[in-house]
Amino acid sequence: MSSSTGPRRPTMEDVAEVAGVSRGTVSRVLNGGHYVSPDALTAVQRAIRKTGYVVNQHARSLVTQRSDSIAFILSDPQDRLFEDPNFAILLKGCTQALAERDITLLLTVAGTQEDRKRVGRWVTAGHVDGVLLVSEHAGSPLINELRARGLPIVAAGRPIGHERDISYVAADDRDGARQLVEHLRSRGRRRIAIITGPIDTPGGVDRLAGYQDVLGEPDPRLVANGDYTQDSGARAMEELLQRAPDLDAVFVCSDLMALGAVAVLQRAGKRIPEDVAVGGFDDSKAAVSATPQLTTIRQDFARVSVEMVRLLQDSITSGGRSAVILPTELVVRDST
Amino acid sequence: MSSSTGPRRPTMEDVAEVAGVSRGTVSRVLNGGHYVSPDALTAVQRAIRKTGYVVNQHARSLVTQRSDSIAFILSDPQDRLFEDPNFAILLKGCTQALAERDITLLLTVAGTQEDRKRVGRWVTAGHVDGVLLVSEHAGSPLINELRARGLPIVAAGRPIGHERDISYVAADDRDGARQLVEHLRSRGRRRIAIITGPIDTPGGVDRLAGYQDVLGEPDPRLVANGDYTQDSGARAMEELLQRAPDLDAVFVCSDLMALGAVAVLQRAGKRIPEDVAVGGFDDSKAAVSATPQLTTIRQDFARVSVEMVRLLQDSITSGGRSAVILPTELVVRDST
DNA sequence: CTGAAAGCGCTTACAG
DNA sequence: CTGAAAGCGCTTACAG
Repeated sequence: MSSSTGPRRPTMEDVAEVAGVSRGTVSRVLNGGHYVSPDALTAVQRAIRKTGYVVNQHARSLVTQRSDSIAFILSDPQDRLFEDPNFAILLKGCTQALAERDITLLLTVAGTQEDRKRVGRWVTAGHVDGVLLVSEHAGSPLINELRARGLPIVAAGRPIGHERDISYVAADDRDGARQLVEHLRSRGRRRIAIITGPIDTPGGVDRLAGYQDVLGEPDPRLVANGDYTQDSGARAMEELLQRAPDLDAVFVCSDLMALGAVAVLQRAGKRIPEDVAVGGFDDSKAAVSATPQLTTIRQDFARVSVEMVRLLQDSITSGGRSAVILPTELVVRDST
Repeated sequence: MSSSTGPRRPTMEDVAEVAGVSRGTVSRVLNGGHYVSPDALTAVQRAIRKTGYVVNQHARSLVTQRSDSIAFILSDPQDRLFEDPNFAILLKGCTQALAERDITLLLTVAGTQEDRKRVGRWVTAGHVDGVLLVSEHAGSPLINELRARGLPIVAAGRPIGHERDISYVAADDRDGARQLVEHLRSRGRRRIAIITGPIDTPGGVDRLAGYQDVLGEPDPRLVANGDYTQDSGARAMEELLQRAPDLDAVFVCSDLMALGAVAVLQRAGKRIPEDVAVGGFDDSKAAVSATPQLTTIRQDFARVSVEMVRLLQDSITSGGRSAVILPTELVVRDST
């Protein structure tokens, strides 16, 4: 579009003229070829090739009220996207699942409040038929704005405060946490600390809840917060060691944070798992590349993306809302 | 858009009626408020708020022939995006530079041939005003298709075979390579190997050319190819050690590959830099996190993104074409 | 099976 | 400063 170079781009009118038919017939060929005679079909196809015609999506969308595009909105400081391998898997899965339906996935990063505003405007202006929301924090205004427009939305992870309003696909964080902590107990650990995710995310809240399901109200000295980055895991571990030097296990709510925690423990001269057992969450590459390899909880992100796309399609075509909770699985390795 | 829920979304007609003015006046308010009386202005603004009006982008674009969106097309197997920190910096810089102009940046990943086709259709259907092309390999059909449509394009890195056709911003790869290899020589190294990038990318070709500028036609045993991943760097290093066990330096054409090479050298009992000096390229985080820290070539990716956005704007508004080559800089650390 | 026509929701000269 | 009107390029009943 635009650009000052080149001649005017061909329209359906041009194709119709070349093919010797009406605009309506060209349109029918473009939209499945129903109710078109074989002669007209080939004439139009030839004319399309000859003129180099490509549909004008704006004109089409104006009448169909659809755009055949989906937004993947990442509400997070952009760096996270690149540090966290889960996002990559999610994005890839969604792209593929949508590509099969010939729908383009557009990734938009909305890290700052201002970004979210701009993206909100952009989305509600009709650019996309639906939105996949990733890493939206509690209280973000984006969800409300999108909902007010009646835009179909599917969230990755439980959308805190909107569980009833919008569809979502989540791993069973709480049960995963339970499994891991029970495993630590079965190994004879008694002073089990936790490094949580951000408390305004479902992974932060629900994994802590799972920990409490098993251990009851925790000793506050055994709880530290991280933000899923490796650095934050290291800082939290330092805190814990200072406050509770007698801890004999730590459940770290993401593998990446666990990497940071492991480094700090080793620097402090703690043997893993002899002195301190370490459990992670995600079963990402980090879990396997770590030394020792991490016991962790597997989430099936490939499946999450497939389900997200399915729910979004449902929501677009029928307005349905639903939640899918996928099971999580304990993977025992050398760190516990 | 779409979705079966909710009432019909308000149009300009609705706003005009509520405000007691004509559609034309509403439009003028929306487009800068010129030639509008103060009374009309406030009436319209109030009516917009009351109705919750948001412009229909398709209708607007249909008449303006602009979309106010830009595509960032990553023509690469998707994983690269996440493994290579340069992409992250580039993406972030472009997003910011465009946000300042209130333009949304859409990231599209086109890893497979089929993806590229779909994206080609999508782009040429008018969804965006211009394209930032990243990591396009030589011979890819995407460039030709976009050019045929007269779409403004700016490439990151020299677009092999299209240097005259499309704008691009590149670091001075060749000179950077020259600097690094000269530095290795100045350290007394005589058997200097190279691990190149893919030979269908400018970084692959031009850095090798810089190496040859300094050393002349190389001993083929001293040349191995990688694909910018860490693994490929390791594999290439193994090859080199086998073919030329007497090498005393290696210029690795990306820091990430250098990480792989360093690991292999250390496993082989080589001391760095005493036995083998290692030079990287990019000055990424990897260079600093490595042990020993890498001597490398700094590319200013932040500046690359700013320049890319500037050139694209030029191209959109005036159809101009140009190339910007940014200087590279030797950063000496402990590995040489 | 096909064409003529209405209409999607905007912007922008053109008169006034 | 403002309104009426043309037109952007499509799709889709509606007749035939």
